Amino acid sequence: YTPLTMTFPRGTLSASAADRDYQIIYDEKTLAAWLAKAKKAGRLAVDVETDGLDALHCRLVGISLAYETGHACYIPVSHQLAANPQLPLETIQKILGPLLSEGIKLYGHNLKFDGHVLAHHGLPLGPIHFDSMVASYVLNPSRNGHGLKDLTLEFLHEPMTHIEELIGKGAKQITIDQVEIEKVAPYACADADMSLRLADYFEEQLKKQALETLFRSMEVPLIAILSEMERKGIRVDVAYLERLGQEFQKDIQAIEKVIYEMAGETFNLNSPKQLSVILFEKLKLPVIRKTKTGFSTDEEVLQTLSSQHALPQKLIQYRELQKLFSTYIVGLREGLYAGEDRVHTSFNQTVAATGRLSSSDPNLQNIPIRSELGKKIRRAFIPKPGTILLAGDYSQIDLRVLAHVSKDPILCAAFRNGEDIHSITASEVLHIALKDVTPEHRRLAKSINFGIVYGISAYGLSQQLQISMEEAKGHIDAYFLRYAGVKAWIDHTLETARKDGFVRTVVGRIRYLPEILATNQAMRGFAERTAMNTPIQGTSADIIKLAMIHLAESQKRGAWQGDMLIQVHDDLLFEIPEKQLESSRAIIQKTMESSLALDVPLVVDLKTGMNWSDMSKIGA
DNA sequence: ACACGGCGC
DNA sequence: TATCCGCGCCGTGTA
Repeated sequence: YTPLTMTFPRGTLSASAADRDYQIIYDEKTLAAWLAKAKKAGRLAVDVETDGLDALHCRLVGISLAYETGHACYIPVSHQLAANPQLPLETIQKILGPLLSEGIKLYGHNLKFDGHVLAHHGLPLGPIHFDSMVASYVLNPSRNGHGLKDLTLEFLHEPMTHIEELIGKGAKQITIDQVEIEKVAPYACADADMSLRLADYFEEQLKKQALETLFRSMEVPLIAILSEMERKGIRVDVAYLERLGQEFQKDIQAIEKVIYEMAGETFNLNSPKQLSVILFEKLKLPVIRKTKTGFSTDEEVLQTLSSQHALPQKLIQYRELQKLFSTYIVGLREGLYAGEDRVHTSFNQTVAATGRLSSSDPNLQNIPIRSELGKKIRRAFIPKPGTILLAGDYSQIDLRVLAHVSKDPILCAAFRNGEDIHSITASEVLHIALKDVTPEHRRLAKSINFGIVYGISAYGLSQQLQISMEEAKGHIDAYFLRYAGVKAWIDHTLETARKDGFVRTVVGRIRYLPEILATNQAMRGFAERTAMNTPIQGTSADIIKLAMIHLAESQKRGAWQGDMLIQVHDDLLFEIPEKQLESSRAIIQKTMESSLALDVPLVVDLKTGMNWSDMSKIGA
């Protein structure tokens, strides 16, 4: 197969400094004349310079634009060191605003960021035509990072100035508004210029790899949707979170005291190294497992040790409280801007190699749900007055996708008949009647089903179920005997992965697997599991992304009221005006269930509640 | 920067 | 023979 390499002939598109027509714009007339040329070209790449990386709160320092290779301009907005007066924002809004909001094909790199900043400064972006960061991700979702500088060097062979060269780094770092306009302008112009050049290159590559449709009809429309969700944020009960924090702190201190008494000394409870000394040297407890650097003290180990001493159990309790407090209570509080009661996450579209989204700063995709203490955290997320939270989650989406791609008769029949899939699997694999399946049987079957989705190995299943490798192997063999269609699909998928060097999801999303032919068994095994998992997890990601796009369209048409707030892989959370809940929920459910037609039905369960934890099922 | 441990799907 | 069943983010300690 042909991986994405530097096939770009050196020099063909690369422009020397002399080829660059970069200008700084200080007056209305020059701006209008420059934009007239852009309008004629029919396209415009946009990049903003800001005084920070928090897109929702930073200030706009300057705007760079490009309409053609080598032709770019920089509009300083709020530089502190300006010899000439800078154009007032109102003038820029008047002259550039209409072009950005509707008049031209928009290009850029990570436009979700630029869009936030520009919207915050009265310059909302219209429909996006091309985002070179997202294009890079669609072309190769596995690469680590899709930064403009790296991509430009790799694909256009142009080294670029890094921001550190202008603002420094570490404690001495300044903000870009403190740098001379003459120094910033060429840097900023190059950003817009290179984004445009990358777009031309990536456009061609997208067509060659049959990824154009995925890019155009899924990933590009998603940018504005994610942007809206980030901007909306989700409401948090600040006073409740504060009380909870005090309660947790009190409990943490109490447990600390008990542990120190048990240990006979104080030590840093958060240090696995210091803890090891206490557990394995002072208390002479047995070492259960080693890590690369020492002795393992993870929960499983502590659970094992708890039969011999009371300290490990206390430490498990401590860890849970400490984790919840520092990650979620402190973390969420930091995410709240002064005077605001909504937290705004960042949904990253170009991180997960499978096509999933990720969330950060703060991560709202890993808010606790299982433990009782965790639920207390989740209760802090509430709807704004007059609205109610609505959650729609896809039931068994990964296994339904597996049924679709494998066409396995038993799997397909189970979903078409609305059966409990884990019970069916237990019945099939353990050769028992459905009515005789116990919760224990079902638990085992559930692990096998998860194992299949993750790219099963006897070792992995044996670890998960705490059984021998032989037993695990037996279960897997039994599974494949009954689910022959799944076995055939896995064999076929591995075969094409070896032949092509990549796998694709149902809608054609690609993931390269260079290690699929590795001689190193561990590496090859990893690639093989990825080859099995990615078409499944990736298709599930495609399904919910499509649903989000369809939902945004129907929302715009007025088919339902409220806002989509958060996506958690197979789950969408909405805030719906109470009076419109009845009229909105059915359309949301139907839209989610019909986002992609599979050979088995997609089922979405709806829940509502006045916080994100206490939610009850609604509908039939 | 990395390892560990732990939260989610 | 030993082994990371998939994908993430983040706090903490340690080097």
